Amino acid sequence: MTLYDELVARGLLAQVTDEDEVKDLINNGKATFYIGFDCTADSLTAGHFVALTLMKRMQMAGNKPIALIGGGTTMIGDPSGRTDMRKMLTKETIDYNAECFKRQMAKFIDFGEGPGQAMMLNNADWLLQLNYVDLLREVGACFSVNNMLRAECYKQRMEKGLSFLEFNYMIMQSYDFYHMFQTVGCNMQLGGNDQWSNMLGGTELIRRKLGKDAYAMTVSLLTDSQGKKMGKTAGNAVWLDPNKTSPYDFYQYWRNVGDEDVMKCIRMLTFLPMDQIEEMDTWRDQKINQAKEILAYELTKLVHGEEEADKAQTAARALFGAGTSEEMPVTELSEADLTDGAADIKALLVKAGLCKSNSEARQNIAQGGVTLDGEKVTDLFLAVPGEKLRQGVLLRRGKKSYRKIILK
RNA sequence: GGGGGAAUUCCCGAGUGGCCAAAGGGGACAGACUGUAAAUCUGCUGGCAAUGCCUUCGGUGGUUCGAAUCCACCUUCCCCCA
Repeated sequence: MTLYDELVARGLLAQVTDEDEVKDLINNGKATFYIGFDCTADSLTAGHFVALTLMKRMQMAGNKPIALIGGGTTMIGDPSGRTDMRKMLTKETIDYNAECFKRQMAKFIDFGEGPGQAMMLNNADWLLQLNYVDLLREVGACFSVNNMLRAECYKQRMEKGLSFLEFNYMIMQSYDFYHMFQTVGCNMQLGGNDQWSNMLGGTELIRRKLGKDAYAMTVSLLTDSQGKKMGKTAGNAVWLDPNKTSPYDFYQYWRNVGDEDVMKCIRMLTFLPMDQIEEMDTWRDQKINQAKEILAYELTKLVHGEEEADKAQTAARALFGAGTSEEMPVTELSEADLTDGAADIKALLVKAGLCKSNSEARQNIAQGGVTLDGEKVTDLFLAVPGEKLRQGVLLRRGKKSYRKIILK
């Protein structure tokens, strides 16, 4: 199966500029492609996952990836699909975030100087030096405001208001492509489907300025059956940084996807062979839980490594099945956390990160959602003695949040 | 440049002097039912040493016994005219 066919089979492809050309390029390892990453946070998220795995797939087929850090474009803020303006970030923050991105991506993609190895660029290197009038004279004539205003990505903003700053995002992104086309031979841009109009801006610019063809290909955004973007829980991103989202929580996120979404995720995100996926696609009811387990395991392995994936799986199986595990997330306490040789149950919940505040802990207890070593806690003021904590206790809030507490 | 409007808790959105920690909806969280799924029903949703206290209605100052609500200035956004 060719790469292109595989991308189609996995439901990844959304739009391409020229199907035949793109097929030829990527199937034969002739593409030098880039994907841009806006560094608005200090870690990549599950939302970047499709892009990352796509890069890897492309690289495995011999194409050369360029990870473009949006150090320059982040200064502007992409309005695509947004209803409000992004916060402006300081240059220092952007630089720091770019550094963090770099480290995480390196775990995923093979960077280096070789022909098929990936390179990493930062558009701050060229965008920040642009001179306004020069830029206008160089590329300004190649953009039609009429067309830009029609672009899908601005639609929402046409109603709520769009600043000139953000309106220029498309021009900056187009300039990136144009610049890299000339300097490093980048002939293709990949991105999420919401980037389509920005990407066309680039191919158009290259055609008009240089009379050459460049290509664009978008992938479907990973959405759940309700059409919501995946990779978020309660509005919080699922981070790839283990310090922000623990491997266990990361595993759990995927373990808990809805029935209708499992196979889609497996198809789009894992590297399991297609025939195995087709087989899994026939699983129903209870058995679908196995598919979820596989999904969670595969992705955790991809991001955090096999060891962490094993740990997370063992812990999850123990907690939701029979038996106990040494591998569940642990919170260590010291004597200083005790009051009169014991610890208040609410304080424990908060310290373990299971509850955000004492009030929340109080509510969860009152509603019967807290158990300690398997016994339901009914006393709001339960004091857990130090000697018990020394041996370690299993604290649980709700069905899915567990933490082992141990006093050192 | 001129005129008009808006900013409320995670989000949307009510509230125009005390009855306001602030209606309603969404989301989140917990419980029941389940398969660590979905749907449904119930509860809950600022913080705390909790029959009370503290902080919050864009910001700063003011009026008042008392301000989300009134006044002044500032910031940001939207709309209309040019």
